[in-house]
Amino acid sequence: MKKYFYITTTLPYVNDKPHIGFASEIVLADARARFEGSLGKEVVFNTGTDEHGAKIWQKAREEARDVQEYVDEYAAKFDELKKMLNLSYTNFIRTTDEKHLRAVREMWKRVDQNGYIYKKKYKIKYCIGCELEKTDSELIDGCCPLHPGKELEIIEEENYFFKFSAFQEKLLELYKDNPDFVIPQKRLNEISSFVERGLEDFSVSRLKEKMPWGVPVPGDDSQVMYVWFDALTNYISTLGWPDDKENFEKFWGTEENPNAVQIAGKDNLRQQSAMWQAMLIAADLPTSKQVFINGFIGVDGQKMSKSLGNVISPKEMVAKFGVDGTRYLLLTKGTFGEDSDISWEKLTGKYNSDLANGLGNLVSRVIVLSGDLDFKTSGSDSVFSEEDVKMMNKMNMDKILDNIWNIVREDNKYIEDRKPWELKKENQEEFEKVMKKLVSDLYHISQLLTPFMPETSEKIKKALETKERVILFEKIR
RNA sequence: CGCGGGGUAGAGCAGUCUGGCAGCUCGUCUGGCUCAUAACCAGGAGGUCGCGGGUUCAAAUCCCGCCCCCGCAACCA
Repeated sequence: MKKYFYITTTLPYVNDKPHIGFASEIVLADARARFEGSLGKEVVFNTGTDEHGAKIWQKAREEARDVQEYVDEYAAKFDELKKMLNLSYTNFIRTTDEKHLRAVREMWKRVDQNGYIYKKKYKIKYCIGCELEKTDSELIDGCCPLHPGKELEIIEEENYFFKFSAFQEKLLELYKDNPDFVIPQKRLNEISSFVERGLEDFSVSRLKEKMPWGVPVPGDDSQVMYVWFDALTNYISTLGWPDDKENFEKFWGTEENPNAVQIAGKDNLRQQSAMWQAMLIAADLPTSKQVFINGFIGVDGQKMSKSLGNVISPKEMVAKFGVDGTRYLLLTKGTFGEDSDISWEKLTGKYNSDLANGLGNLVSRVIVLSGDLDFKTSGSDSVFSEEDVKMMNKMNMDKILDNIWNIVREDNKYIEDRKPWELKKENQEEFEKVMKKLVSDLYHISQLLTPFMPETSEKIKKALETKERVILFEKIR
């Protein structure tokens, strides 16, 4: 029976250039998608862009540009990542796509019909200095940190709310019945105790006159949907829901067999593993199967931020380390789910020792040594072990890669022990035996690398065929 | 306050569930090798496993107490 695999990243908000954290998220998703594909599954790998909201609208206005044109430009920038990082995503959904808008309206209607949407007046704190709404968490001593002297204005507004509070029990049940629902475990604990403490309904619309750049609320022209209803629904609108039921069930799954795997940064824990799941339940749809929560990337022990000037962008990384170098570094930056700390120095060190001196040098010496010997290399179908599959199911790709590098180390040692350059002169038969093992190891490595470093994998295979010397990774000085 | 996660060599981490020589990668020092990208291999130095107590023939691991760091209501990858 054909198996189907679905994975989706979060949708980045298009008000800035692609961020290294998102690059990490999408490369992990890509490796996972390619891995599952190699197991013979049909894969939908979804990503895209979140394009509605006040910030974008304001920015476009400031630059006196048409909003759609403005978001088109940014969406293209994110789509460029595909080439830049050699991504294999099958779907790129934009929240301004017609099929998405249709799905969002349907989602709203269903949740509304089930009685989980209601209208409520509430008070917003508004800072006159910033001309922006402020949430309590943004305030210091009850004041806007940027305008500490000014009183906040309290504005009353009527908006639609989602009855999040009605889903406490069901969410807790979901977490309890599926101990792997959120990976890593500690994030499941965190979200569980968050839900246990009680949930507050959240607002899902804004007044259109204040924020026109969004999806109109069905049946109420004065209101526009707020980010959650709109953006989160992309995970299913991308599959053609609600029109294409077959495709939806194949990939998103059913209530008995949920099939959707999501990956997100830790800042998105609540949105993905609680709010979105509650929305799905509210619309009588199956929940996700699993949500992977990635840690943050810091630079030299500090938060990456523009004001500190320590931002490392995916583009810069690719310029320095190449596509596969960047993929490797992002995939091995640390244990999945933990925060990690990078710096140009550390990245360069790892690149040089693992890629240039490690794998690259090994390929180079084996190719040269094997000279005109001709071995047939052929691969078995299942290159990955049970253990690998287990680790992949927890997104512990750094461990799988570490195991591959153990082969690299062993082979370097093996060459040292057997001294094939001497055998070549003294014992042709033994020489061929030694080289055969090395060549077949390299071929095996190239197969193992396919999901993680597709280009390198190909280059190794080609070098084994043509016997042409390759510098896979130029050493960086 | 409380809940959750963490503290192991200069750096980054594994090991803790199930007690049994404290391990891996990077860096560093010494030696070897010359096929290779000044790459590779071997050996060494470097640890009161956060602190204090307890159980045990034996504790990084189990028990008790304490200290420190991180996260915990919504733009956030």
